[in-house]
Amino acid sequence: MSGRAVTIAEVARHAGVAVSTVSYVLSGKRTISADTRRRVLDSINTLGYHPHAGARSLASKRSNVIALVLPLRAGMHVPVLMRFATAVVTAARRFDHDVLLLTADEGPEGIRRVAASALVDALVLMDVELHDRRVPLLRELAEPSVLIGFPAEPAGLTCVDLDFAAAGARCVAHLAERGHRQVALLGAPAVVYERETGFARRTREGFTAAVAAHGLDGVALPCEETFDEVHTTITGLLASRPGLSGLVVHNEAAVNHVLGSLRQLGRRVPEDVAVVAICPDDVAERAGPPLTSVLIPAEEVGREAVRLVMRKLEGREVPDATLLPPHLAIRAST
Amino acid sequence: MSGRAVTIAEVARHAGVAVSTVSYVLSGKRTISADTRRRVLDSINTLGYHPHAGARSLASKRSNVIALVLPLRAGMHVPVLMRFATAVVTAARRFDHDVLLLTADEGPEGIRRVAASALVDALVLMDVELHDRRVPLLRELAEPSVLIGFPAEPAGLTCVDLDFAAAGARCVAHLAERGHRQVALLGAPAVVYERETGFARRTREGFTAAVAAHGLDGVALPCEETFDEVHTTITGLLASRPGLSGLVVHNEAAVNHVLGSLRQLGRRVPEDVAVVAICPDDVAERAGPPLTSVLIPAEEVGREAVRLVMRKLEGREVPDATLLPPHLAIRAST
DNA sequence: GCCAACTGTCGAAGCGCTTCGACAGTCTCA
DNA sequence: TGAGACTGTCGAAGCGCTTCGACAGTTGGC
Repeated sequence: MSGRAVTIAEVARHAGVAVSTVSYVLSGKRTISADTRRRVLDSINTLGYHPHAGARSLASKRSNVIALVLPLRAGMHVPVLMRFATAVVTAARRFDHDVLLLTADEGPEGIRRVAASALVDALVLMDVELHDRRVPLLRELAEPSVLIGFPAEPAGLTCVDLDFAAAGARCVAHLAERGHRQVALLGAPAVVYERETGFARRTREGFTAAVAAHGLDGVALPCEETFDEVHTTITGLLASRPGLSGLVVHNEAAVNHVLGSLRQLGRRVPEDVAVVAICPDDVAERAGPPLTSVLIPAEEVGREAVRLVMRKLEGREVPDATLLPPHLAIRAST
Repeated sequence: MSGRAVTIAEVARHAGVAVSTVSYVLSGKRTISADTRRRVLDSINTLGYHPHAGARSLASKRSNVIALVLPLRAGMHVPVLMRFATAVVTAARRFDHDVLLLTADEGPEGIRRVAASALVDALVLMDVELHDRRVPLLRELAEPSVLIGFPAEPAGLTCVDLDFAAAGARCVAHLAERGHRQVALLGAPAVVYERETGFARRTREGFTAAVAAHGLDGVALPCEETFDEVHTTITGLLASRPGLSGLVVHNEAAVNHVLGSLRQLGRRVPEDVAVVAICPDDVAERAGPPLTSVLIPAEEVGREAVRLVMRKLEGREVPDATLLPPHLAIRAST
């Protein structure tokens, strides 16, 4: 396996055909007789040929690599982001593409660099803010891109996400069905709202609208992620609203603290307080008690983002906005 | 920014020099007069030139990309892995390299593919098992690689990791200094030991050896990650060993459950039970109470892995094993 | 003041692939 | 039975870069 790599010319010689024939066997862009194809594929196998990615990219103007831009900012729940990321990698492989990982610390310039150097054919951006510095850049790039999340001005961009407004509303509807009249939303840390991250706000809007629509009494609070801060928030909340019996938690890192805090305050879940979470399934299942939750369909979102970006690479039309509907899994906490 | 990309030939024409001169300005491989260099750099800037990655890789036999192989198996704590990953990306950029993300679902064949196709120059592998299927492949690859973690047979491989045995021992020593005589280790889920993941076992070995060396009474248990299972384990542990007063927790996902369980059992931390964790700093700081901990130096490990792989790319010698010493941060829990 | 050594630049070969136009051989149908 | 349309394959151009050898011009030593 060491030593010089096998080239297409060696494959051609071994199979007794022209270099271009080998290329056409591989790409399928011209018809090749079954017999020739078999000879070529045999030679490829016995020689262990792998096309040189650089040469291919130079000649074909396609690198078969997409960039995954993953800022990893404070307050984001990493396991969820990571599930998006692996879903993107898996989906990309299905389209015969690899994934280049970009983080934030190079800034937008990194995006320009990998696009302009033809290192990548297209981009998938995660963790999008409402006023994202990367967005203006995307508009002037020739390479297609897809955002996971929505910026404030999504016109002309392709965006995919869970429909968080619907998710927030779905949680409220569920609590209303169960007869709860006073409810609260515990959301992301304050810093996330200040940054105007779209999904946190949209959940809150969905929550608030549904509270009004169902004629409930509801309040939405940001929620930090240390046990003490969560405990303080919950203690205060229960003190100021004695009738509160339904809680929507949209903060994966705080979920266990919320349950611990309720336990410590002697409130039983679900008898005294019902809890609905918006979080990944594994977090909901692992909690004590297992939580009724709207799952974050990370795999689905990642897969959809890749599907869209591939369609754009083929020059096909795609919808600007793709909102995946929320799905509520009912467990022991409501 | 749209339209055809700028080539080195256009830069050369614009600056009034030969193509090779531009190349030498960029690579610094031959001396260029200050005057010419300035003219070339000016042209590069005004034209917005970015070298074509594929062309460069074809001509120079270097892609300036390294692969990061990240299996993401069950039981692994994702935020920690992700911190390794971002550390690797950041460090790689410092060496003017990008990072291609590979996951497990393609299997070892994916590694061979990206290496053989010259998509990457080198590999960094994370989450290494004792009997890792990827390891034999690495030995026959021409491309240099570095492992984060240790397989059973590390001879001839380059491995970096926290010195988990020393970390386990350090925790025991700390508890012994504080006067605790009966201690326990709550480790990773049982499946992780069965898989023989190196770091879990090495921590346990360090723990056990240090318990003996300090003449303590100690027991090491695996630990699942749901609240109920943790609670059962702890309840049983305290019942069977009434004198137990020191706990080492090496399981980030269970840390909060352990504290919650002790709270529920009415045991105060640190008055009744002292807790030392081996986990990332942010988890330890966010816990209630903040935990004395041996941090997992993800940034340092990632950076070191990249440093080593770059040295290997330069053809320089590197040590087979790099063990980073543990560092104990004392907080409120002991 | 001449040869050797150095400095700074150039031109051209080639990296391994894709793709275009050409073309020999077959098939089809008037 | 021959013109036209297909099929399957080939050869060569070129993608944008790095690098090697060449060479004009400049220095420096004697």
